[in-house]
Parts: sequence; C-alpha cells; structure tokens
Amino acid sequence: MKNVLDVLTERGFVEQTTGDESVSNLLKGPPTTCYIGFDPTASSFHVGSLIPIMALAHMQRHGHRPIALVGGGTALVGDPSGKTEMRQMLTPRQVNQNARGLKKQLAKFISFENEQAALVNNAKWLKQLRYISFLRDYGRHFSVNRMLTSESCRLRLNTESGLNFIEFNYVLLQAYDFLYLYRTENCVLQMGGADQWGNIVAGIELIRRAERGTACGITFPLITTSSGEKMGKTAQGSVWLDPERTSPYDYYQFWINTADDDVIRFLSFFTFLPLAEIETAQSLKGSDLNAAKTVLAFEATKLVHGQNAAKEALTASFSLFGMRAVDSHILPSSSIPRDLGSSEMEAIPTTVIDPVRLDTGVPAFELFDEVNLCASRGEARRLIRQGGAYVNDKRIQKFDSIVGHHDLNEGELLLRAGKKRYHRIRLKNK
RNA sequence: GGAGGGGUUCCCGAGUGGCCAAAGGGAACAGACUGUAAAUCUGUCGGCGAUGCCUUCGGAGGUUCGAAUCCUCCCCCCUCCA
Repeated sequence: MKNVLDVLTERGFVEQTTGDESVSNLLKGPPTTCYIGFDPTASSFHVGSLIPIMALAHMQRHGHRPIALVGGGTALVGDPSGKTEMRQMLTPRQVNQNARGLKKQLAKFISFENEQAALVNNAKWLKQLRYISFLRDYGRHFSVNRMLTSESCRLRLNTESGLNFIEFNYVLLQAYDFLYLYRTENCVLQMGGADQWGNIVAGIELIRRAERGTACGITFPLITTSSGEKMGKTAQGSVWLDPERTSPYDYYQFWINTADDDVIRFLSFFTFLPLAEIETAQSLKGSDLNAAKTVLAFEATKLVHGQNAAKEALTASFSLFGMRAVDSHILPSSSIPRDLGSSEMEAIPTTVIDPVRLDTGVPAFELFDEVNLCASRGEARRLIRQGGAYVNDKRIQKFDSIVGHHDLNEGELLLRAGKKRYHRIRLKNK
C-alpha cells in the first residue's frame, strides 16, 4: 500500500529528503507527528503557501498528525533564508492576530478536532529562553564554521546589506523549535520549502546531539509557473486565500488563467483528485485543455471557499466567458457541476450607485476609475482610447462617452476592461 | 571616528544647468491573432474636465530668468581604514 511519501512524491511535492528509505519507513509505520513552519507576516495565506498546506493535508489524510507552527517568535527575528533583505519585525500583537487568521484558513484543509492537528506558536517557548542557558545548552552544538558555509548565509554575506547577528541566529531558533516539538509532541518530521533545508537539517542534528534522537525532513520544490515566475503573484499583488482580499471569483479566475504547461502539475499539487485521472487529462490538447483548467479552478476554489462559492464563481465565469460544460469523463472525481442551468451572476464584483447620477449621465472614464477597473481617470481615458473599455460588451467608441439610463441592461451595467476584467454596476433602490 | 562611492519615476538603469515628465531595458496594461493559454506584432505606460496646468529625481534650505543636474546642512546605504 502507498504511504504518504509515495503520494507526495508522485504528486511532485518532494524536492529532497533526509534519506528516502528512513523517511519512508517512518511514514509507513504508526501515525507520526510532523510539522511545517509558517510566517505570521499577514493574517491570510496566499497561494504561495498552498504547497505546504496541501502537504499537511495529505499527511492528515494518511493518518498522521500535522502541526502548523506559526513563527511568532522567529518573526521577531527574521529568517534570512532565500531573502536578500532583512525582514521587517512584527509586534507580538500583530502576530497573534495574524495567527488567528491563518488557523481559520488552515481549518479548511486539515481538521483540528480531537487533537488531530495542532497549531502552535513558537513565541510560547522562544520568548522564555534565557541567553546564558541557551548558549550553554544548545549554542555549543552549533559550529559557526558550518553555519557560515550554509547556502543561506553565503547568499547574504555577499550582498550589500550583509547579514546581521539577529538573522544569523535564526537557524538556532528554528532548530530549537524542532527539538522542542520533538520533546513535547514527539514530532519527528519537519517539512518545508527548499530554502528551509539548512534549517531543517540543523534541527535534526540538534535533536541527535541533545537527545540522541532521530528525526527527518522533507523539502518541497520551489514552485514556479512555466514562465519561470514565482507562483501566486499577479499584477494586482498576491492572490490571497482570504475572501476579503481576493474574492472567490478572482481566486477562481486566477486558476483559470493557468498556463497550459502548468495545468497537470497544478492539478496534482492543488487538488485532491486521483492522480490516475489527472494523468488521463494529460492527453487533452489545445483548447480542450480549458476543461481541465475549469476543473482545476473549481476544485482549488472549492477547497478554500467551499462548494457553493466555487459554483458561483464557475457560473459567473461561464456567463461572462461563455458556457463550456465539462464533459463527465474529464476528471470524473471532481464535484464540479457538469450540467448548469441558467447562470447566476452573483459572484461578479459589483458596485451600487445612486440612479440619480444616470439622469444627467456619467462619463464612462469616471465609472471605470470609480470601480477600480482603472487606477486613475487618465488610465481610464487611455483604456477607452485604445478600445479596451466596454459597457455591456459594446466597445466604447468616444473617449468622452457618457453613460446614462439608456445603457442599462435589465437595470444593470456591465463594465469590462480588456478581455477579462469585469465589474457590474447596480442601482440603489429608492 | 577617517577616506571614498552611491540614493533617479513599479524594478533595473542613463542623465552632471535649459531641447527632461526624464534615454534604454524589464514588468504591467490595451489592440490584433487565439482557447479567459503561450508566442508574436502594434500601441500605451506620473496626475488632472488636458494643444495647457500641477506634482516627481533621498530630505530641508539656497544660487539662478531657469535645477535631477551647482552650493550648504541633514538622513540612509555600500567599500576600505581605525
């Protein structure tokens, strides 16, 4: 029978392990406890954190116990790994607030009931450390020579801003985290991004030296899009899991816009659909691939926002871009609605305005600016001049075109900027 | 503390008194082509009810008809020395 490591490997989650065999043996045995650290730098995850989150979810699905560690203590220090600049420091209050937001989102992927998973904050134990005793008990296990040669240090040593002492100590703290969880939770596996390798190994060594214990680690590859970009960034900024920051509709759209070459990979990373089905979808070519993208977008949205919100996003998307029902033999395990009736537009971003304004008419560029389809009026004018602005799918011809009551379509206006960005305008009821 | 180098529009980076809202590249956006993909080509890319006006070149003053460019003070970063 397949153990989690097999599953994770098949799905592409594994970059490196501290010995495939030992990790495999560990994971096919009785339930183990594993952990991944997350930065509490924001109150919401973004798409870039989905890989570790999905990994924890896979762990739990295979009977293991995941721990999500929020780095409340380490955020006060700043991890230099993979960064070329020092990180901003957070106040404990911000960290707590952020941790609450993160837990809420994690709960969609893993169950915290009955201690099946845990969320811990390393501030709890790191803040209690005393400098002298920490140096005596743990500092002596670390070789500075060794630390200096680590990838993350070397990177920073060669930059202009260098590496300050606080950051240099980061690895000790993360190693201590692992040791602490090993002692208190019997946690024997740490996972993390490829840039965490050094930190993870340091923890394993500390456990060996301080406790003569054995622990292991897995790192995930850094996920980039096929065009080499870091995953999860768009022009508008990060794609967040928080519906307040990125609406389910926009979230869905983000996944729909996945590049062809990424679809299969992303299906295995960001959905729980069986790998066998995903492999079948690989044979889809050309525009047929859009069916697979639809499923990807639906499933990814469902995981974060639930079946209903995903369905709303799907129908809104269909109504704007055209209906393309997904054939039932494509990714059959998906709960995507295959046969949609009349479409609802609820999920489209909407602004309500006072109908009085239409009496005299409103310049189109003003509306585009107002609903944030454009960043300024000047930009809206340019958009219109370039033929990229539409009202109810009719291109606006004149740059000073006025929108009035005669433009209403069933009491609504549908603005569109470019090919993909829509915004709906409704009238306030009197 | 001493000596030197540097801070330019989203990013990189040119510009060393008027021709500078500031070259070039990247990113981004729009159009064409497409499949809500990629690539390509074309155009746009500080703000403004706009042949003009306003704000921008680390900050504050000053010289000048005119300053990103010159002077003074301050802040920040880097390198070497102590």
